[in-house]
Amino acid sequence: MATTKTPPDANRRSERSRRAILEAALELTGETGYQRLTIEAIAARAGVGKQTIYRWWPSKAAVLLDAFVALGEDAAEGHHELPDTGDLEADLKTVLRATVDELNSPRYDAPSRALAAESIANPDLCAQFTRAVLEPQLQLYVTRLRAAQEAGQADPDVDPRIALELLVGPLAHRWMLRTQPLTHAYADSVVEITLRGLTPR
Amino acid sequence: MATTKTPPDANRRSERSRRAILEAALELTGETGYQRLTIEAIAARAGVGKQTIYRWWPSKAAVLLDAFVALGEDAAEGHHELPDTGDLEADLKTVLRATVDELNSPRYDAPSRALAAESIANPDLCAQFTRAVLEPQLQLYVTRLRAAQEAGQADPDVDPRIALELLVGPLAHRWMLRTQPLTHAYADSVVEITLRGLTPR
Amino acid sequence: MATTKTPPDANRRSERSRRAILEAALELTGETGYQRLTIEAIAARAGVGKQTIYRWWPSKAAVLLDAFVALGEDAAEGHHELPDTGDLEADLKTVLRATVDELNSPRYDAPSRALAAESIANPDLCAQFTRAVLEPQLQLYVTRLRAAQEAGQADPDVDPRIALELLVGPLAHRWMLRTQPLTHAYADSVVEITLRGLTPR
Amino acid sequence: MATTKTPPDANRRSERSRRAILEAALELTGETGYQRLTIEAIAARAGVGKQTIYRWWPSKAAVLLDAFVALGEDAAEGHHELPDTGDLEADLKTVLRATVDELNSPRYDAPSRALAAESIANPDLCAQFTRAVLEPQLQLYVTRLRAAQEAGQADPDVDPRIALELLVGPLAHRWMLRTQPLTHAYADSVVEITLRGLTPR
DNA sequence: GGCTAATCGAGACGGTACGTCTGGTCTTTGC
DNA sequence: GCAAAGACCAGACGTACCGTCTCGATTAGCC
Repeated sequence: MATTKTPPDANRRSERSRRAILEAALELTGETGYQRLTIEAIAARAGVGKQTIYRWWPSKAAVLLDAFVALGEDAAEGHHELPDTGDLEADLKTVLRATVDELNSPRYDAPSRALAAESIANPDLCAQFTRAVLEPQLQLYVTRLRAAQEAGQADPDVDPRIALELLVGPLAHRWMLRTQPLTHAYADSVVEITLRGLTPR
Repeated sequence: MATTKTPPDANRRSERSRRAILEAALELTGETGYQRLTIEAIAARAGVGKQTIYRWWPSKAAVLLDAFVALGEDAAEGHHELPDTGDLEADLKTVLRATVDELNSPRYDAPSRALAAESIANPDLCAQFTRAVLEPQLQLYVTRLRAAQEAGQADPDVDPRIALELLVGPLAHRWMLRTQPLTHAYADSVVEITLRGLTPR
Repeated sequence: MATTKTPPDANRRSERSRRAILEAALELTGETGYQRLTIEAIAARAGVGKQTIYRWWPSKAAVLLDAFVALGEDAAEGHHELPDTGDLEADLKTVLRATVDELNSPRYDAPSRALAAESIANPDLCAQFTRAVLEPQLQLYVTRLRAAQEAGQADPDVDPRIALELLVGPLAHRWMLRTQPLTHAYADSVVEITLRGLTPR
Repeated sequence: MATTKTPPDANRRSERSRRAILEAALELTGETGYQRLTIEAIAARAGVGKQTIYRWWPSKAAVLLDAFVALGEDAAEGHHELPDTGDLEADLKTVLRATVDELNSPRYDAPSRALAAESIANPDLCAQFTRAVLEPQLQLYVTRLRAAQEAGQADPDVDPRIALELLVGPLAHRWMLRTQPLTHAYADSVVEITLRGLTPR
């Protein structure tokens, strides 16, 4: 009993429409916010029928996720690993400061918040988001931290997955709840305290 | 000539209706999730006119916030400070383990996620949420950490506001993005690493 | 089992409020039309609680009927019989021309139309309207026509109730459906043809 | 820059929905009366979205007018002229008796009263109603009366438009205000008196 | 001249329907 | 032979009024 509906033929898909939809989604998210973003508005802005969106994406969150991934790919351009100068503290500060800047940049803020909000409430989208965007980022930390452990600069008994969360968790917390301003100084403090906690015994 | 609309008279407010609304909001959030939660359904479940909700709350998120605050007040019952046995590590583990349990409990999970999701996208609600729910909790950490600093158990140069975020940020991160299971062991690890970072020099 | 609800004590009724309500009803009917007329607006305009209206009238139509009666009483001022100069045709033309003028006057038009519209759909109000406003007017015709019959100026075999409707029916028809302009010339024609039909045989 | 809102494409209109809406409107008007008739109830009964009604009609009165026109078209079936047996009086009695029967029939009574009531208060609808329903009927009288004038059976100086109103005006008056029962005998009397008034001089 | 009871202005309440908006599906049409 | 355009069913939105109710704060009228 698997009549799930004939899936569309991906070969015939219009690349022009796909791009227009993703671009429209990003623009409208920036202009009016995610809550007020509607599929109809995206279709109208992209000059596309609504069905063309429903055919290829299950929800407006999925559209935005794809749009965000595309945005990230444009920007990533080779940042496929964390810097490794040998000085872990300096490297982490560099990275976390860049993260702070990104979280503070309006270009990323609106879609990021939208996706984060959806992810909290929607486990499916959360899984996709994690897999497509977050996990690759986090793996970079794991790699760098493991290198540091091997170099004797960090306690090898500490799980890098946990260490990494001590670094990004506090930043995410401030960004999300706006309890305090998100600054380079804050990033530095987080790195310093965490690294003291990771000192080899 | 600035009064746009006479505000309702709070003295004549029906306590019965207020309670019924908050209760219905919590129930329905648990049953169908926040996205599918509608003002009409709350009104119907509470046996109340829609206008009675619109009269006193600006949005369904605000209703849920009040409901959550009420829920918290029932549960708090004197937990108005963190334990202080003299052993900071043990005390923090106790508290963070309790937090883990709470975040894993279905009773709190649905409304918490709803409010967190809304807060990310909606700064006004976020401010209210922070003031009413979060900040009082965080202040308890500040108090306990300062006591530890004065007792010479923690580095007095570290801002307690930052230290606290190293504790709760990672938990929030995991809860939010479901990257890994949220366990007592994880809470313990976070406490241990963070406290090593706070050791008096 | 006749506990129908204690009726209000008419002695203690506030004359000031009654007048204000009737006046407000007429004003608002003229300003926004009967459809958009609301009890709340009447109460607000009259500076009166809604209950004061509901206590004394069963519906907004009833309020307007009272208002219209009051309006008519001011204007009637002794027109309690039709003219009788001995010339039936001249007398009827005088009266029907006056009726035409009244139906064309904005002051009476709005409330008249409102009451007529309600009367068509609402038999109870219709009965009240007929009894209070219409029937007394029609009786004047009956009296005058009977006098003409006795004076040998009209066929005594014709029921005056029918004759009268041949006079006012066509005017009402034009007023109601706006098929043609309602003029003195039209009134004259109606009188002339009808009276020819009433000539004694 | 005058186009405020793209009008819907009439070619793509669903005939099935249109019919269902008109039928539901008639049924509900008969069941609960026009005042209690709601757009929501029509949509529900017709199995149709509310928007499908709002898309094609400006008001519930307009829906009912269309429904009434459709009803009339079904019933008309070739009655596109008045009978002409050569005996004007007999012919008019036949027609007016039929009109009396129609006005007394429950099937036509409820929607007729609704439309008449709306027409009194709403000039736009009145014009539509007159054009679509009333005027064609009245023209039949004009034609028949002119034939009688040419045959020397009626005074050629009397405007047929006025004569016709002497016939239908009184019936309308009684129907509307329920002052007396509306019977065949009444119709006969009206015809007799009016025709006496139209005797060629 | 105080007491009592009803009416008063005010407006919150449980409801119903409004007319609009959007979600997703289905149908038509034009390229 | 798609895909745009958009009509369709469905149902929530936030608003406006309905008619009922509960509040003090005036009034009456009876003792």
